Amino acid sequence: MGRSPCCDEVGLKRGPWTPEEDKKLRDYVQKNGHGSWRRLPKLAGLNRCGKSCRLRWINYLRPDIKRGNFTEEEESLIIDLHSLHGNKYAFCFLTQSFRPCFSTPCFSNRRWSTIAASLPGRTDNEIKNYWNTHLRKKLLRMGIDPVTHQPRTDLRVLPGLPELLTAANLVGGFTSSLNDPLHLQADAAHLIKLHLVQNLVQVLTSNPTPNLNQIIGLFGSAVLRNYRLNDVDVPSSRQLESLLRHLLHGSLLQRTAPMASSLSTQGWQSFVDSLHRSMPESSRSVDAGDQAAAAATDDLSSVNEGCLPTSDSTPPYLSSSPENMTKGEPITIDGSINAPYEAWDANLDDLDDLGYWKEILDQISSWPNTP
DNA sequence: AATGACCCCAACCGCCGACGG
DNA sequence: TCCGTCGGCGGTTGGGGTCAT
Repeated sequence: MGRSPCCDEVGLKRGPWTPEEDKKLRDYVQKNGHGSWRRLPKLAGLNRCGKSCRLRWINYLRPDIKRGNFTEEEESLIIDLHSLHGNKYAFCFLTQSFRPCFSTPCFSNRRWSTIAASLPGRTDNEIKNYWNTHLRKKLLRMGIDPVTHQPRTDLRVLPGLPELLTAANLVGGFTSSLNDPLHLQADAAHLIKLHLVQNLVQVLTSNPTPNLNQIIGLFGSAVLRNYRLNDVDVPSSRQLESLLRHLLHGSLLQRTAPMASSLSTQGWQSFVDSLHRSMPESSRSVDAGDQAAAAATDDLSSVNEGCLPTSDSTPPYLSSSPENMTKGEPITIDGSINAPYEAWDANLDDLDDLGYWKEILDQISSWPNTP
């Protein structure tokens, strides 16, 4: 228990300042300087504690205070400086908790005042408030963790983490080690996302006639919820369709292939087989890559027959040969990627939340297969 | 128009380091 | 060296404003 606050003294006023009090404080400081804040209230004729006077002067009455919205330059400077000066607390992997970190120079315990020193006319309190109400959310929207300034990884849903990490260790190809917790965390998150996406593909392709309106509905509600959580403008149904197309055609398969290839040839073959089985008998061709693309295109033709408008753009096709695929070489997307899909790359990052993916998989898995 | 949810920010609280006796 | 005082900091709160229903 620290010492009792000075405002506990009987009879001292607290709460919002009146214009009369502001005038008394301003007049006194401009005439005499603040001197001892402890003694100032009595000398200035104020029924306030010294701390309250100091705060009012520094954060509001000081003549060089800059009012109004933060400019873009100020915003980026704050973000840069926040990244540079770090946080008072750092995550301790030993205790699995945030602990004060004073030993490393980059972790300043005077973060806001240091940042404020670089922004003339702005107070540490103002910058702190602006960070908490605007910039933190802005970074989250950009897929950046506001604490670490690294791309976001969300490890809330890790029921299978030990197995996945074991698998990652066995197949290799990941950059982390147990002595490198940051890389370990990023790799684990990446691995799990790939795993979830692969499951999604398998669920979708193993269903002979997936109900795509259901999928759109699910993607729609999940996307909306995700956007609300992250304070992002809700996308239109057309954008949702574009997102779904992107997921099915490009990003999803592109992200899944390296994961599948890193696991085993057998696993990859079963993935290709499941894609093959999902296609109508008549359209099965020799080229498995084309088959995969055709399967996805078939799905989307159903999408277009549904409630959403069609897209102007042609989806990209997979260019890998069946030999390459069965050998486990990554599938690549050919060079004809259209601008709308590239434009959605950033928005896909907004969905970089494993809880979001798992929720989709859980719900899709629970649907009864259509005969 | 009424009401509840949400947001923002001025102000407060509790702690810490510096400093002087 | 110890202890008390003070200034300063970051985290948190709560009340007013705004928006949605």
